[in-house]
Amino acid sequence: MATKLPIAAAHCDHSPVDATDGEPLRVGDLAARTQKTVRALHLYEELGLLTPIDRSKGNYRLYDAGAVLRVRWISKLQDMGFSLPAIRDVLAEWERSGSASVAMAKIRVLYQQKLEETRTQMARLTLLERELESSITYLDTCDTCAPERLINACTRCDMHEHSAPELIAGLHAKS
Amino acid sequence: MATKLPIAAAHCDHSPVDATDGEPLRVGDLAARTQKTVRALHLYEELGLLTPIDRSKGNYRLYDAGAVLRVRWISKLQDMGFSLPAIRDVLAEWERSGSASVAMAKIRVLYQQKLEETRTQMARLTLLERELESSITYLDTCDTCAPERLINACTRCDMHEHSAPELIAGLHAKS
DNA sequence: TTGCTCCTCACGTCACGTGAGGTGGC
DNA sequence: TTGCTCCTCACGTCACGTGAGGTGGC
Repeated sequence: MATKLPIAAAHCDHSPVDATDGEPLRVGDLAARTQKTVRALHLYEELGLLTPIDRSKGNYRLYDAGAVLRVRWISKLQDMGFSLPAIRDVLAEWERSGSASVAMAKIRVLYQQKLEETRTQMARLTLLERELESSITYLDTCDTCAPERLINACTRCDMHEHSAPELIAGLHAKS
Repeated sequence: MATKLPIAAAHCDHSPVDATDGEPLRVGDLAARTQKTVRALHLYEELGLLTPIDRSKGNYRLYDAGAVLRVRWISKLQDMGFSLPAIRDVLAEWERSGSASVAMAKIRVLYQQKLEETRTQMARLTLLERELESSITYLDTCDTCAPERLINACTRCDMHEHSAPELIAGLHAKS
């Protein structure tokens, strides 16, 4: 399994995580601080990944600064390729281990494995990057092609030094 | 939009694409050659991305070697972050442009954009890689912790040189 | 009272997975 | 006849998106 990793979302705001000053956050605030939608946060709660510390009089969810850390942690685990149910399992097993050293050892194994997968994924992206580069180079030549030529003529084209890269050949292949 | 890119599947078999020798492929053969499931290939057909050249007497789908190229092309576009409907649109617009040079120019723009997104994604993965590395280093210290210590004690732990990385802190945050 | 944010259903989407029940080919 | 591969529905899953209709707070 696990031959795939998702791509990271943009958690690029490196705001100091909190600046909450003790005042509880509402779900919209938490969403803004974590680049998530309110719907996503509701879903995390449904799955047992996130719990508000309280509800306001008007039944609004209230969170503390720890919630920001928790949501960012969820995002990073997602980036590593964990599904939400899998994250739930990680959390449950971690909480079940009484001993801290045992619990942390389990996390270490998981993170080590995900580190390797992350490196594999980077290698794949490097390959994709090269394919894109060589395809763009290939397409530079097409710019000099006579405008009245139709795409059907491409198969008989001899303007290129090399044969078409797969990212180009796939366009011409049967649909 | 497009702040996300998916992770590449394992299209690692660099078999010479075809070796079909003119004999048509059945859907299972095509699936094997492209690392896709039969279900996925049926879906691509439903969405108009892939069409068998023919059907056998027993109503089996029959493909030629071009189908392998097409499916690999689809996979790579998915890796670049295109959804299947988006791929359909790419294909449709490409086929609509009569002029080859115009059609290719459009593809060039798309690929250029995806190249940049791919590089952004690689930068993100590099960050994730570093976070994983420092988390693993952090967890090395936990290995020396007394086994009878419980995870609740972690918040009072002073064994580490630096404060806990986010990948660790998120575990302790409110759930 | 007017906005704004929040609430809870609940159905839609995307890329498949996973049978269910049936037929063709060696 | 026995396997194996294929066929067409059709419902399930995962991580949300997107209203629908209603309430709280300044």
